Amino acid sequence: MSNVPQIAEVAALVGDPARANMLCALLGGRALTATELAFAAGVTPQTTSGHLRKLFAARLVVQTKQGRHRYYCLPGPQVGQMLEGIMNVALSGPPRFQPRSKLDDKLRHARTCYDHIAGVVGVGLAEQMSAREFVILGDEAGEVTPAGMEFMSKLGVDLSAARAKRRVFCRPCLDWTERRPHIGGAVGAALAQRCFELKWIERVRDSRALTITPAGRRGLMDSFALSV
Amino acid sequence: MSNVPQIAEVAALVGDPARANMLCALLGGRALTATELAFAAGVTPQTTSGHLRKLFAARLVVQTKQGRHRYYCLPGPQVGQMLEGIMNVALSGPPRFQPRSKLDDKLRHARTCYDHIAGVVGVGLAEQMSAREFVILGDEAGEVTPAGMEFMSKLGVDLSAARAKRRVFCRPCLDWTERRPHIGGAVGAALAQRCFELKWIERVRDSRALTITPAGRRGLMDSFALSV
DNA sequence: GATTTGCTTCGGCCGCGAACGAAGTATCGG
DNA sequence: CCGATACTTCGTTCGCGGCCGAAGCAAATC
Repeated sequence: MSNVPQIAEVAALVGDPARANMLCALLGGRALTATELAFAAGVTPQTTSGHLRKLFAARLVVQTKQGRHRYYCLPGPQVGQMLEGIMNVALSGPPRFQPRSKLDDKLRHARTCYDHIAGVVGVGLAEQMSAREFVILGDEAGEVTPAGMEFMSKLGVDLSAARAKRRVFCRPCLDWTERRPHIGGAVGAALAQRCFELKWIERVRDSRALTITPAGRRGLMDSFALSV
Repeated sequence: MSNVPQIAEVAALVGDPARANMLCALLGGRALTATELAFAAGVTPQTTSGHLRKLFAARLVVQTKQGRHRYYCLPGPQVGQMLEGIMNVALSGPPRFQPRSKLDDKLRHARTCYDHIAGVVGVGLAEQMSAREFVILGDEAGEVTPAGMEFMSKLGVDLSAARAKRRVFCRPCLDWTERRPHIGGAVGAALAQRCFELKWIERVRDSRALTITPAGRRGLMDSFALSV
């Protein structure tokens, strides 16, 4: 029957810790240089180069040359979703002790997950919106209610683009720190984009972490009844 | 930050061709014995045993003893979804030539995909239901319209159980032979179950393939305007 | 043109893990 | 009991692939 070889090939690519680290680093949503990825993976540049060649050949990453830098990023949402799927399985086991560091705390609090908001804040957002029945989050899929559509359009979230791309929906994306879903998919992306526009959140340099601005603190409280 | 090791571990498990074959065989939805899986993977029983031990340890399969047989099956929908995610990526590359065999033809036509219907028939079903706006299938999520709910309840599809399990929704599941989505998730499962009850479809022994009964042919035509 | 930086290719080392043969433990049938 | 079947564990072989050092390009900087 088999495209099984191809499946195994892709999985094997993700199955190497160094490559898995690189892909997870790219899950942050920003393009990274080969050297940055080498650092993320904890291996030398020449090893990284080999890995990137393979990932590129399998279309798990795309590259853009810019001067003497070569930027890599994920080709689209598919790879991110695949990684999520693997994460779900990987984390459904017995909860392990996770040594907490200061860097981790920031990431745990708020970060980007490909193109939407994750972490404590992301999960809180999702829960508030669930509680007010703006969205309904199931195990496998999510839905935005009419009230939710109205709420978000009032907030200035642009869902028309999402709708046009037939990527309308609201995917529950299991948060690997909180073990509860946050809002992904097109809705999550649009929501995050609006938060950036409103300067409620800002990216932390060289990290997937997000900082909540004072304005964001107020806005999240006013609009989502969420204290951060 | 890292649960990356765990991700890599799971991916590496899937990354071995033998194990990937076993998991894909289990995607058929039926419990298989170790020997059957050995045959599916094309390796000896003792090799299979080792693989299964690893898969079991990582909770990618569950086992039930029954006499001198040991049956294995997937623990839940998560693993299946993970495999789908990997498939999506694996098949999004350049379409390869796939040598067609007679066995393949049957599989291509109709088969089980974990717990719902895939293949030409599955995709056809999805398209008819989309065309009549009983379901809306996006790239990442799907939705059942009120008209769709009514249609299915008239058909005797039990969606209450699905709703109770908070697995309400209708996931588009990219069909790897047709390259177009069929209906997965709880709705797909319920639909498939009803088709079994009505004896529209039957499992082919020792295969994931499904045969359409004469009654099924009529039923699919009458209810879905689908000729098979 | 010379130097530094970013990234690549080449070559060789080394270890992990997949595979099988052989032998060992359960369960069924007579 | 004995043999057959289903599956396991043990021990060994062996090949693939990750890793780094050294060297090679290419682009930016001096």
